[in-house]
Amino acid sequence: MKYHHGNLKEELIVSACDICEANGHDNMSLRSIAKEAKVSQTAPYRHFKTKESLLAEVSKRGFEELTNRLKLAISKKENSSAKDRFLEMGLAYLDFGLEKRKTYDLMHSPIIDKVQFPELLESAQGAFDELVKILIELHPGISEKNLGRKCIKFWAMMHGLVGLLGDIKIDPETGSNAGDAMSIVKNDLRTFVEETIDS
Amino acid sequence: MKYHHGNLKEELIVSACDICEANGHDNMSLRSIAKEAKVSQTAPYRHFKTKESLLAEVSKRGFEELTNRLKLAISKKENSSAKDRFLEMGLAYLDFGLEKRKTYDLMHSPIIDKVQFPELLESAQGAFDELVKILIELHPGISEKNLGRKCIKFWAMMHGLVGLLGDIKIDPETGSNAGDAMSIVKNDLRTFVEETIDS
DNA sequence: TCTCAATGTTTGCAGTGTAAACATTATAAT
DNA sequence: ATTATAATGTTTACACTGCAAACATTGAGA
Repeated sequence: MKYHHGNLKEELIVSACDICEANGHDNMSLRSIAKEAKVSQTAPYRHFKTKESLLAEVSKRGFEELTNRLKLAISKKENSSAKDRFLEMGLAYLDFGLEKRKTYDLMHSPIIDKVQFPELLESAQGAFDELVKILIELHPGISEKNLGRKCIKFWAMMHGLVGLLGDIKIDPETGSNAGDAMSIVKNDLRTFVEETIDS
Repeated sequence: MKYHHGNLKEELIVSACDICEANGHDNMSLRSIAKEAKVSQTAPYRHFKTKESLLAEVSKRGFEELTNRLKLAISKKENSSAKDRFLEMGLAYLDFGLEKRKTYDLMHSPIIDKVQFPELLESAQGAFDELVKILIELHPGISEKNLGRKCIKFWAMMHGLVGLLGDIKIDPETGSNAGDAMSIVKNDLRTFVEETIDS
């Protein structure tokens, strides 16, 4: 066994990503991650000033994956109309949020002060930019104010849907559960996309 | 100093609510709350099985306050149109979420398994019911499916907006900050309300 | 080869949630 | 009134946490 690990930082990050998505970020301890990498419990401190900064890295990778998925969703249907690609992007956002819900939660958790991690802020911005780009394509020459309005509207809706659909019962009143809600949403997303574009 | 406190449970809850809104739920320790009540550090365990169950109570009170605010917003303008009251309710939701952001975060935090706390689930349902009621008033005889659709759409938008507006910079690209975003949203909320109703 | 920065380990501390055993008090049945 | 019992408090202890400090080992450049 060599004294130096060789690739510790990367391994810690990957472990952290796995544990985060498996158990949630608040059930993740630096010590357990260190143990998994077969390294002393304080070794991570050579690579991360605090636990928060490791979580910031996990969050950053989450935003990077989200960005990639959004890009992919848009480019995959290059021949389709801008509206269709916009719709596809919305679905990709929902899929990511629901598939990687625990990571998604970390990405929006207040425990990480994004201002303290400029790289994290940047990667979050990267995802947002995808939305901005397609909205501009859909509305050439749109004013900044109207662009901001549409961005907020769409982003908030996507974010809100992930939050709602993640809860077990969105509407116990009518007995419908999250699964039902999801199908409602997917069926209606096109309508909503159109509203976002047109209004 | 009497051995028995007399009103410990209630005092613990109130303290917890205060600390939660002041520091966030993850910066709250049972021990510090016990200390504030001048009671031994394990005394809270006579009233709450776990820390989570105390947080569940805090969350529950948050939903109760939200429900009250929604009710108030609707009833305050009894003479106005249903649409106006609906709009007022939306604004009340946003106000609550932004004013009591830390509590709002707890209410939607995955650390509390709502299924394990039926009373919490019920109080959350109470807030949701206010939305259902006014939507039914706006659309007499609406089908369950369409009702569910409108509920999801509106609730998600409100939830998403609170999330987005809570972040410091919603749109660094255009340089607009959360304050700007908030004014955009408030100005446009009527439009969105109308879309929710009409579509 | 020497130096030094990078990266690892050991030890230790203060803080956490909570279980277990015990002490005190309020309540209700005799 | 006495007494059993349940409710509510304290003490002590344990395993776990993030993290600081001192020390050990290694690899890279002067």
